[in-house]
Amino acid sequence: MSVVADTVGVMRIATWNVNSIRARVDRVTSWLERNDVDVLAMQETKCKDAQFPHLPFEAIGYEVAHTGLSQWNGVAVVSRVGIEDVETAFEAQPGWGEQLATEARALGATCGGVRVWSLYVPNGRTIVDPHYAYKLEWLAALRASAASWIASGTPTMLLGDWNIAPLDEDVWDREFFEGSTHVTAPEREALAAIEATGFTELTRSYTPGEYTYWDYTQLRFPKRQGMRIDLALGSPEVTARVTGARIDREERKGKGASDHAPVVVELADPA
DNA sequence: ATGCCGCTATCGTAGCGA
Repeated sequence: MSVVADTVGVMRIATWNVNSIRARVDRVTSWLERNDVDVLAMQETKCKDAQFPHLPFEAIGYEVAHTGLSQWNGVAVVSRVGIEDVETAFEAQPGWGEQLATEARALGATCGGVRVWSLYVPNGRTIVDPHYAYKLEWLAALRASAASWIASGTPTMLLGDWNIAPLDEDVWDREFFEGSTHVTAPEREALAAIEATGFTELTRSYTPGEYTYWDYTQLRFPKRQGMRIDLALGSPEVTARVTGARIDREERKGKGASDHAPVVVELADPA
């Protein structure tokens, strides 16, 4: 329940697709305080920079870095352990649309000595939609950056809504998703290629069988029909420090919930 | 087994993205 930063060696870093920060700012700030989280990477803020509610975060001791260009996408990092060297895209991040504009889907910031990337991977829509090819292109470009981040030796975390269910067990019914995005071999291989640069997924081993997302429709949440698509990847320097991880399913309940649950990773201080 | 979204454009409801 403490809102005071821990004095002994632990840092909590979380990722959460909030599905509009303006619709949910009270829920998000309340959750940060109750869970003693130091850094939160958010996706789908669904607002422009000027519309982002900075004050409620600053009032409880967090600095904000956000990029949002329209009512779509939008990613942020909020931190109470500092925010430095903010980037609002990764190197060679592909664009979308007739004008091929870079979308607000990636934000990097250094918080408490960790390079944190908040990532909102394109959904893909359907496998015959141009958005699916864009998704794969986006992931391939991210892989190139991931390799450079590994080579740098900087403690790095890739946090976000990946819109990929890595294993069949990460969807409530594999047959239901046959022929759909999120479960195809090219998507899973694109994620595996990023991991192959040297990143490790940090949450699965602590949250076996759990989901991070449940569609609002069809009573998917009470029926426990979800997906694991929100993931946290760590470079070796981060992976060595992980002491636990948690998916806060409780936060998916009730009026005004996002369709995604927050995912928390706990790190010990560097050795 | 905690029970059907949020945005914009426009002012009740359609279109879009997820």
